[in-house]
Amino acid sequence: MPKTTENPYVVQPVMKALKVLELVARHGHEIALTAVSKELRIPKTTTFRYLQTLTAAKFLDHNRATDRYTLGPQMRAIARADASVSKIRTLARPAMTELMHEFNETVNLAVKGNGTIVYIDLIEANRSLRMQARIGDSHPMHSTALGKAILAFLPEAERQRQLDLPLTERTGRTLLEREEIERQLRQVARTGYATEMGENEDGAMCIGAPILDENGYPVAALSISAPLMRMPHSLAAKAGARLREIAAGISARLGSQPAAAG
Amino acid sequence: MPKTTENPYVVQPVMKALKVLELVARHGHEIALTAVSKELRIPKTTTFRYLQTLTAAKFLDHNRATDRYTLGPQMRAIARADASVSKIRTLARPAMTELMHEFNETVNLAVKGNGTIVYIDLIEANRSLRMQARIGDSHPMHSTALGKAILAFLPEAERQRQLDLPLTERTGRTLLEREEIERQLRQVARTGYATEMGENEDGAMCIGAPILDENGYPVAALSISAPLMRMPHSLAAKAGARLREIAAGISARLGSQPAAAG
DNA sequence: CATCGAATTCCGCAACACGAAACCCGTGTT
DNA sequence: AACACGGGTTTCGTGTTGCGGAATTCGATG
Repeated sequence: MPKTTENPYVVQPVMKALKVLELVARHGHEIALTAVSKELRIPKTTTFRYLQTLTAAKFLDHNRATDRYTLGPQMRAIARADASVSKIRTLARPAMTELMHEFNETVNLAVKGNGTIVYIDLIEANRSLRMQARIGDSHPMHSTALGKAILAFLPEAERQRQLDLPLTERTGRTLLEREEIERQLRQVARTGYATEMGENEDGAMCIGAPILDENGYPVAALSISAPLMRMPHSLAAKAGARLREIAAGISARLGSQPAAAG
Repeated sequence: MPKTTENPYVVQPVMKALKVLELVARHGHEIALTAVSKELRIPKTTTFRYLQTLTAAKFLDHNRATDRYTLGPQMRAIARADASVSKIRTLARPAMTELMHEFNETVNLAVKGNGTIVYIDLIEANRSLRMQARIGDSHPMHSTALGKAILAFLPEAERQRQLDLPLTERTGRTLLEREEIERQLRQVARTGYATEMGENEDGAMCIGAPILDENGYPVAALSISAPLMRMPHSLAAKAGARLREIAAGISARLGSQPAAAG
């Protein structure tokens, strides 16, 4: 009876906690428990629990000195990540179209997820036999050119943590040897682009270059994917150089300083 | 056993829903129910409910065509609001210090809340008798110079909605007549600053000017408050002009076009 | 038409969120 | 100093309501 609003699937505690989150966020500055409770007409105890939970999840911050709550780091991180992704997508789109026309192969854009890369955009070549990924798909880092491009530019500690995770074998050619992977990554760091030959999908290959943010952190990568048979070494090298160039251009517009070579 | 982590006050549904929110947000693009469920190891039914709830609260968006979820408008709105507030605070701070020294009275910065103004910063004059508000305090719109400055520049529809609400009487001098208030607001719109004399706090007065965002919307206001006895008309006029000037400068840096006079 | 995977709905159970009230603590008051 | 007050924290018994397994529908795909 209290809220037979419509959707029988809404979970009340969650809904109310989101209202609390919203109120605190929109308040613009520190707000105290009682104020939230009064404003939202939610009993003090319950409000207290929500504030605790939201704080524990870092969505809110609790100023112990004043006993008041503010927007937390998690919210800001999410907001930044979101803004960053849309910015990357916007910046990359024209270059992707251009690349697709230049090589007449599918061009992909992916961001670094947690241990994976996630496709956030792609422009398909207009050919009958073409490489298919779908926006939103996740793929392992170590078996894709996109992932390898990102891995190669990750800070050492994070790269190691990444490679410590179990590496899934996607095809018979997927690299699984730590040594071999690290050798390749050093190579990628030197040349500025990564290649992958049938390691993620049989018969397919991919060439990728990293996109770095203002801190030089590889937030995303750009790639061209094609059937192995259509991409001879010479062409791959040319594509790699182009990708590196274009990705660097996007990085620059994200505020990244051009990395000093060697 | 599952999560006796520490805080006995965290409510599980909320915590888990926040994890869902975070996952979807960080994913960078549309993600489907099953993917979320698998990734977070939360049963499908439960995940479904959280996604529904988050969507109902506009924290997520549900693409009916693909049956996938993305970050929703609410999150973006909160993020924008937060960024805007911190930007305003940062931009205003130096000017506020300057103003405080110039008049040797307390300078206040407030944003428009829902039917109220909320102090987000203030610089106190170093005098024994000084006006006191506290960061985070809310005051009514109609009884403060800050509020009147904002009201005067609100779009007509919103201003009317605002004035339709019951108007609390803070002191014997608080304006309560709709006619009188609207007359004053027109005056404020002309002169570019608002005054309030003992209408909010006995013996205190305040002069405020609006800060407009890139759409010309009054998101905040800047004010000088002082004991009535220390602020004769002539000084008040001078302060008003300065406030208008400085607030306009901040507005400009927020991307606002200077409003065409009359 | 059959099949599969995904999303939605159903339903019975007990976990656990709820909120009143008690408690604690720091502030300001007499 | 004692006191009341307001705000935050803790306790605790109750019954709501969130849970998740299973059944069902939906929508692609072959």
